[in-house]
Amino acid sequence: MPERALPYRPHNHEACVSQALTDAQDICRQQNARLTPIRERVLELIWQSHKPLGAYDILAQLGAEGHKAAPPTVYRALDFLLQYGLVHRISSLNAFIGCAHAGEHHRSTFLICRECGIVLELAVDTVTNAIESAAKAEAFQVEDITLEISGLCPSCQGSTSHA
Amino acid sequence: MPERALPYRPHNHEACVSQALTDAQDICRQQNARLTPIRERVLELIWQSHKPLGAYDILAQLGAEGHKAAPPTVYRALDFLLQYGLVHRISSLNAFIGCAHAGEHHRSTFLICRECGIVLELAVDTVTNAIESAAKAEAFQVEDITLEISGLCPSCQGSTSHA
DNA sequence: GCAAAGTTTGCAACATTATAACATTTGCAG
DNA sequence: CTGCAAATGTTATAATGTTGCAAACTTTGC
Ligand SMILES: [Zn+2]
Ligand SMILES: [Zn+2]
Ligand SMILES: [Zn+2]
Ligand SMILES: [Zn+2]
Repeated sequence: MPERALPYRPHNHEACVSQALTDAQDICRQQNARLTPIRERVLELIWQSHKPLGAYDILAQLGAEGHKAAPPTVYRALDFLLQYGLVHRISSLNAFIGCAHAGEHHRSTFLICRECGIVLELAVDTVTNAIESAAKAEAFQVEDITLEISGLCPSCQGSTSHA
Repeated sequence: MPERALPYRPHNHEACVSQALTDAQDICRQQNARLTPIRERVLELIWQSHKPLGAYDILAQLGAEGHKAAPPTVYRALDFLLQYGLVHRISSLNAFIGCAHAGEHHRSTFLICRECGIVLELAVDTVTNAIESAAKAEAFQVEDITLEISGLCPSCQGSTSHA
């Protein structure tokens, strides 16, 4: 599989988007799920940057491009995309971001820069294993892990707003 | 320090509450912070169980006991309690829970039972270290960690609603 | 004690995020 | 074509969280 570019520095982001869209099409075809125009457009809007997008931001952008939609339209598209692992919800921000490992079974860690807003999704086994074993030690049966780390990305360190 | 009882099984919960309140008083005295009646009452309400409580639940309970408060009253009390590490916010539930390690510098892991709602707060170094080193590998400067694990607690496993 | 200053609370309005309920349309199988 | 299920449209509403300003209370300096 191709190495993914780090989101912090300039990169061919068109490639990120088109890769995400073709992956989504493949995944949906394999699962007999319908990636309808709205769903695909919402996914594309989410992928327009590596920053999480709120449901109402999506709504506004759909509106700006003529498709006047109501909240349920967006939330239903998001539910679909979440269900098929094409996007993730960032609980600490009430926002959504494209999954960088769609199709792969994984547990995600999100590194969220509080300065520039960019989110990097990792799937690190050492972290997952430590969590699973801590849960196991308490006889707790893990179903879902929310791991969101807030701080400063490499690009934003040192440039702490004394411009 | 006294061992804390596990919240899943019956225990002297009065002791949990009174310990939390006296800890809070000590911490606030040491930091010259004012644990006003409202703030203390909100803390006590949050500690009434080991299940996270929503801001509007707190609001309703205050209302039920005669103190008709508006949302800012509750949110300000919560901000105060968060600031002094007396409660934690559970992002995945939009709710708040008493800190089981108040006064100790720690990073928390929350085990959240989807069946009974009880939350166990852990402070496990192996988890924290794995997270910190994963972040370090990406040159990311960690400020805050949100780690919320949803699943089934020991008491709720096996009793999966085929009653 | 007393006034000034700072902190906390009350209060009204509002902003943001998410869902419920029901009608309509679309895609597809028989 | 017909009928069903899935998807979308539409309206209203619920749930969560914030802003701004005024009043009350506490502390501090004198
Ligand atoms: Zn990109
Ligand atoms: Zn950044
Ligand atoms: Zn208890
Ligand atoms: Zn349980």
